[in-house]
Amino acid sequence: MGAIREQKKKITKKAILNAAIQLFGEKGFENTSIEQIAKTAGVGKGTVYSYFTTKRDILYAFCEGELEYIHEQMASKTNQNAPILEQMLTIFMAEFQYITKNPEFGRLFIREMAFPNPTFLDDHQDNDKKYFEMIFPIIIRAQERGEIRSELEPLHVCGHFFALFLLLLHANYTKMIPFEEAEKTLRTLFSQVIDGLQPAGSGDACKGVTHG
Amino acid sequence: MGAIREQKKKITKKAILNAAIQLFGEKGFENTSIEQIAKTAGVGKGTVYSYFTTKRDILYAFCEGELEYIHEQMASKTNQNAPILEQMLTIFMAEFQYITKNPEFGRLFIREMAFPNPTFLDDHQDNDKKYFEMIFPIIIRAQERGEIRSELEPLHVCGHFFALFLLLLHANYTKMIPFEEAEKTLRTLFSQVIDGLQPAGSGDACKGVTHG
DNA sequence: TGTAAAAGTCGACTACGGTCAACTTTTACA
DNA sequence: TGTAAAAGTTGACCGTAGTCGACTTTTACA
Repeated sequence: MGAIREQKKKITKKAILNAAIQLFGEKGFENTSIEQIAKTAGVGKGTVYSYFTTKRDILYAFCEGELEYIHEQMASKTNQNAPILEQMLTIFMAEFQYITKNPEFGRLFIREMAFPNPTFLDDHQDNDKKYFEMIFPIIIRAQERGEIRSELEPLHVCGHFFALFLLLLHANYTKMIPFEEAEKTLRTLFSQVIDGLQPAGSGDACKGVTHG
Repeated sequence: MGAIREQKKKITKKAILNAAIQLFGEKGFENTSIEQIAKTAGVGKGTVYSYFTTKRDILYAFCEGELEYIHEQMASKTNQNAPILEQMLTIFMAEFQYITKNPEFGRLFIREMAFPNPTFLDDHQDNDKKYFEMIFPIIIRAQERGEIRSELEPLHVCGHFFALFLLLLHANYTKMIPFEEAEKTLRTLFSQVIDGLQPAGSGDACKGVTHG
């Protein structure tokens, strides 16, 4: 029933991925050739292309797997009744740490994730769906607790946080803010936006408290 | 005094840029080779590389020039006393229209602009500076008029708008929202964030008005 | 104006990403 | 078990981005 084939394919794919990760780590993405990956994995160049459509796809496959793992970790560890600010900070800072751990990887990955090539749109739709499944419950619970106005679209609320996450990465890659200030900055921006989303009369803004 | 040389260089650079724009427009960025650009411009391949460091750099040089022009247009046309919401919408929607006019160009450009390659960081610092010079006065005037709390860092306020602009492009490139709804969506998100930034007691949030 | 050096031009060359038709292995089934 | 077809593998091959050293033009200055 094709069991041998399945087994072999898994092993080969893993071997290629491992070889790629190792070489990318050693020499960087741009300085690693497909032929080197193939040789290291003990297969022919053509075989690499029967498992991955492009060189970037190899990188992307790895990153996606890792991110999914991180998301699961976060989702299970986060205190579901903590303020939305803390929950969002935990999730997005974990993702930020992961992406910037290897700046070169991270840049390519976030470029592809934020502004994808139409060819890979389908992959992203899957990815985005998992993303929403993690974020939406947090927003809905915050709405139930009265932290966020309940008539707001969860999609829009989610958008605000994701937007600031993109901004943080932009600020990081343009060296506009030093790495160490990332969390502090994100906290400030998240607080400010939550002020605009909370119910009438309950916000810092309405008490005239500063955020800077 | 090297006048002939200067003149020739300008002409050659312009010729290469024109050839590139023409070919990119006709056949797309990926399907245009440097050799074709060189031939069309009437120079050798090596000459192209003495004016531009990479193929993408040619595209980028063009986009930057265009954007600068658009920014100037916007800055001069905008009503300086309109609500900050309207001024920001005008500027960012103009930029959005320009970037998405040619989706392929736009994707490469925004990728490079948002998450730049460290090699080109210097170019971006220039670009960002011009950007701030356009946005900051609008924010400061809004603070003076009492639309935005005056103790907030203009840089942070600017960040909120730019973040939502990046989000809009993301939503557009992932086909999350149809092109026609771009402006409506950006208006909603901008309004929501301004609520969180305005002085105590003056905001929609404090009056319990919806935004969705 | 003659000339040496600096600036600019050039296309053959290198290395790489991605393709493809020939070849090998595995499967399904008589 | 024998065999034909399906699935998987391979490296020679193609086109192109980017390099480099030989060549041409311009400049500075005697």
